[in-house]
Amino acid sequence: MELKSAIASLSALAHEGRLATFRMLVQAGPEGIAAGEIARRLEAPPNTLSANLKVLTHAGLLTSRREGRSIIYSARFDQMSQLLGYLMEDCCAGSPEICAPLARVLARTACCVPEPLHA
Amino acid sequence: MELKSAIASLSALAHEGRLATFRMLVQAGPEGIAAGEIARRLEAPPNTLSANLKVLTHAGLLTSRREGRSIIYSARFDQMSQLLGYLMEDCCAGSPEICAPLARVLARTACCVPEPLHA
DNA sequence: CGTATATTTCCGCTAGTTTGGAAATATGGA
DNA sequence: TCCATATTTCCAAACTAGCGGAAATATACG
Repeated sequence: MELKSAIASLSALAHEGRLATFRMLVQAGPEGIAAGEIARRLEAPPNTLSANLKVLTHAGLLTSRREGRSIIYSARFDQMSQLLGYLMEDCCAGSPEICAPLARVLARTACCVPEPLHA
Repeated sequence: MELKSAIASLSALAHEGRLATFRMLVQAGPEGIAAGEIARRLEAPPNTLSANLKVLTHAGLLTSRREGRSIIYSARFDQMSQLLGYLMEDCCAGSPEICAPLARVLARTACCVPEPLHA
């Protein structure tokens, strides 16, 4: 990931409605949620939500597929990983103990630490 | 971390000069870098940089201390951890394999995974 | 006290973003 | 074909952020 791409992702997320949308989709996993259902849950007007989904998609954070009359959106975890990696690249100037709180927080998002991947 | 706080951090980072500044400080570690030195490295005018440092600090991402005539800025890793945790909270709907790329990327930021903490 | 260095504040201008109503487009089913 | 549902596009007004020159503040040192 490079600067411009990271800026695009961060700008897209730096917005109340869009951040709520993205987190909802992160929690929904790869199955995703239909645009209309997202609008209903967030109580957002359809046009506003549509604009927000467009911004997030354009930033590479979401992907979508049509399913009947609905369009299903889901989070792109690969892109998200790139972004987090970019932010913390070469962190701490070789002082791992500084990162301890970070490691602890990430460990709480249970599925995102190397250990469970032994399978 | 809650929504408003996350928005503040993301907005602060969603800016070319500020993101470059923040990453420089992440890589510098807790020792930090003086404002003037940052301006010199980024070739940014002092007033512009000062405004950017103010935004990042107000968002809770930086802290500063005076040292003689200089003001030394450094990244707040605790706040950063909170932000990353907030973004990935309850992710993947119980499908750890989706997070595999994420774990791989984070593992590359060597100091930020639980394993090296065994010490 | 006076001068040099380091950083921040002030100010107005420009450019880009957010918003929602209404209309347009796309799909499914009778 | 015609209608209902689902989503997106268009548009203009209000808002917000970014920018840099110049002046102000703070510290250091002789």
